[in-house]
Amino acid sequence: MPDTTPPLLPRETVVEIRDTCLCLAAQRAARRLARRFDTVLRPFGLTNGQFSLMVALNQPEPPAMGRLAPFLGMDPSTLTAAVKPLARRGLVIVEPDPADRRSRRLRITPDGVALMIEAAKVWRDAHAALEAELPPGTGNQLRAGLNTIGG
Amino acid sequence: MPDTTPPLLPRETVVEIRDTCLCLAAQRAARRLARRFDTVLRPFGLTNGQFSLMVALNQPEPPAMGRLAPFLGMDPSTLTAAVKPLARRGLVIVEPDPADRRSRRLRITPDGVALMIEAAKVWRDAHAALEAELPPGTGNQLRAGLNTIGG
DNA sequence: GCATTTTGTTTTGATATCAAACTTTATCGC
DNA sequence: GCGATAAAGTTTGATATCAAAACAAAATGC
Repeated sequence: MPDTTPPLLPRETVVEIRDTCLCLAAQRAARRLARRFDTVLRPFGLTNGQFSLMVALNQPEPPAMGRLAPFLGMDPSTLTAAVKPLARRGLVIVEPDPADRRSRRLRITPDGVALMIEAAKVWRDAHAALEAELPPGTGNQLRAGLNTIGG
Repeated sequence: MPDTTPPLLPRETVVEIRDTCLCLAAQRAARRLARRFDTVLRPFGLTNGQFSLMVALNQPEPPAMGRLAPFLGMDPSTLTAAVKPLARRGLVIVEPDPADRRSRRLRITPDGVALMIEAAKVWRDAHAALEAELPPGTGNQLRAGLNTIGG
């Protein structure tokens, strides 16, 4: 009798990808962590990504977009879009660099700082709770591994 | 003289978050890996996420949305949206489960399988190249760490 | 059985993400 | 200086992501 089984990828291939793909594992973990931190930051109206971006702005010299994007591992055009809701709320200000008018610096406002002072407390608790859930040493190992993924 | 310094988060707090936040580290690495695999999969018109989703469909019984979303670590509504471009291209078919008409099963089509056979070859090369760039043992450690991040 | 609750999925509206093409400003070669 | 090239950001169009609300079908309670 003829084979009426629908064609599929070889089972070994499926298992290989499912169990070894670092990209899949990273996306999955990133989604779970994002949801988790989005939840605890929701009272401040911040997403995990907005929180990370705002943290990076706390420098004596407001950093330029071009330096922030690599730090966050994101495309410059993503950063442009990400800034908009924060600027709209008055938490950050985009100002052209007088020394190089192509460049734009992101300055956190006093309102932004005030919000972040409270948000950072919640972050600290949430992060401690997260690490407490992981087997001892896992957090450090995971951090180290993630940081080996270069741009 | 008065303090004209703009207010900022305490430097220790900034460094603490920048250097320890697993969510930030995960988002950053996930973005970099996504771009990398998106690039190699572009000839097939697939993103890394579409590739991972299609891999998961290669089972004798087409899996239901409700089982796929947790596997991918994503919200069910995200999965609904993610399926649309694939269904439009005829790579997958959404079919209601006759035994439970609330449930929808995702079936990969022969066209989808044919595409994935070629894409899997490219994935294998790209993934081997990635692991070769990492210090020995890093890949396994990173995989293990990522998999401890539960839903 | 019928009303209530639960479960599986979709819709809506907002932010997130990238590549490619474009704009503006610096820099380089001469 | 001036023309060509490079660098910094933005826009556009597509997919990705989630929460909240809505929806439909199944299970549960009585």
